[in-house]
Amino acid sequence: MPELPEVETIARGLSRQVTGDVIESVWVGSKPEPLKSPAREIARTLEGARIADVRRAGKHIVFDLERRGGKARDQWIVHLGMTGRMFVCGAEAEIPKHTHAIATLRSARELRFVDPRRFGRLQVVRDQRFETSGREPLDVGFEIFAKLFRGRKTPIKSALLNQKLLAGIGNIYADESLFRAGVRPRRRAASLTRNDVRRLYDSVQQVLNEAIAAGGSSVSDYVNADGEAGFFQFAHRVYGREGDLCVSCGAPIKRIVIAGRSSHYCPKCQK
DNA sequence: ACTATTTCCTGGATGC
DNA sequence: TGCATCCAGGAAATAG
Repeated sequence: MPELPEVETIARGLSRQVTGDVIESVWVGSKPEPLKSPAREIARTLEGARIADVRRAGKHIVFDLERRGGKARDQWIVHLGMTGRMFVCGAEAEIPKHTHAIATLRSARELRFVDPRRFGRLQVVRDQRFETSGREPLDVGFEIFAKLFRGRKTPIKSALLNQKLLAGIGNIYADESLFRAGVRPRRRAASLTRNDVRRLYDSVQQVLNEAIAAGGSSVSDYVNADGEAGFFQFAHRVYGREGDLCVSCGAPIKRIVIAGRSSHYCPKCQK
C-alpha cells in the first residue's frame, strides 16, 4: 500500500518520464468514479497543459501544470489509496480492468490511473499551491514534531497515522518507527517522554529515508512507475511478522488491533 | 476540539 | 471444486 516512500518513488519515476510532456486529451471513466473534482473540471484543467514537474506531498502525487503563456498554478492531485497505480505506457497497451482515467500525451504515450479497490482519488487544484494539512515528516523540525503529540489522549499509533498531524505515514512505517523507537503502539501520545519523542522523531526519519532508498515496500502488489518492486519489505522488523521472532531480542512479535488497524510490536523491546 | 467508530471497495485467502 | 465469509486499510463521514 503506497505510503510516503512508495509515493515518493513513484513520483520520481513519473517525473523522469513525463516532465515536459503535454496532456492532449483526457478520458475519465463513467459513473461512480473515484474523483474529488468533477470529471469535466479535471478534463478542462489537464487538457492542453504542460507537465512542469511531478512531486510528492504527503501520500499524494502532484503534477504541476503549466498553460501556454499562462501563469496559473494548476495541479493535478492523485491519491493512490490502497491499490491505485499511475503509470505511463504506449497507447496500444491493453487497457486493464479498473482503469479509471487516461491522459493522452503529446509524445503519443498515455498516463493511466488504475485502481481496483477505488480508494484512490483524482482531484485538480487551480490557481493555488496544493498543501497537505499535516507536516512533512522529513521536513519537520523536532520541536514542532513534539508539539503534535502534546495533550493527545489518542494512542501514539493513531497519532502517527493521522494525516492532519503528519502527512505520509501509513500502517507499515508507523509500526516500524515505533519499534525502532522502543515505544508501544497503544501508549497515549501525550504520555511519551521527551526522550521517547526524540527517539520516535529520529526513527521516523531513519525508516522513511531507508525505505525511499530501497524503493519502498512491496507487500501486496506495489510497483514503481517502471513496474519494478521495492525491497524495503525485507527490512521490516515488525510489520507483517506476527509470531516471528524479534530481530533484536528473540521474543515473538505480537499483533493487536488499534482503531481497526493491525499493529505489530515486540512486547519485550517496546515499552 | 477531540476521539472513536463506521463506511467505502475488491481480490485474495481461508474454511467447510 | 465451489461457494460463502473474512480481511486488508486511507480517509471521509458519523457519532459521541
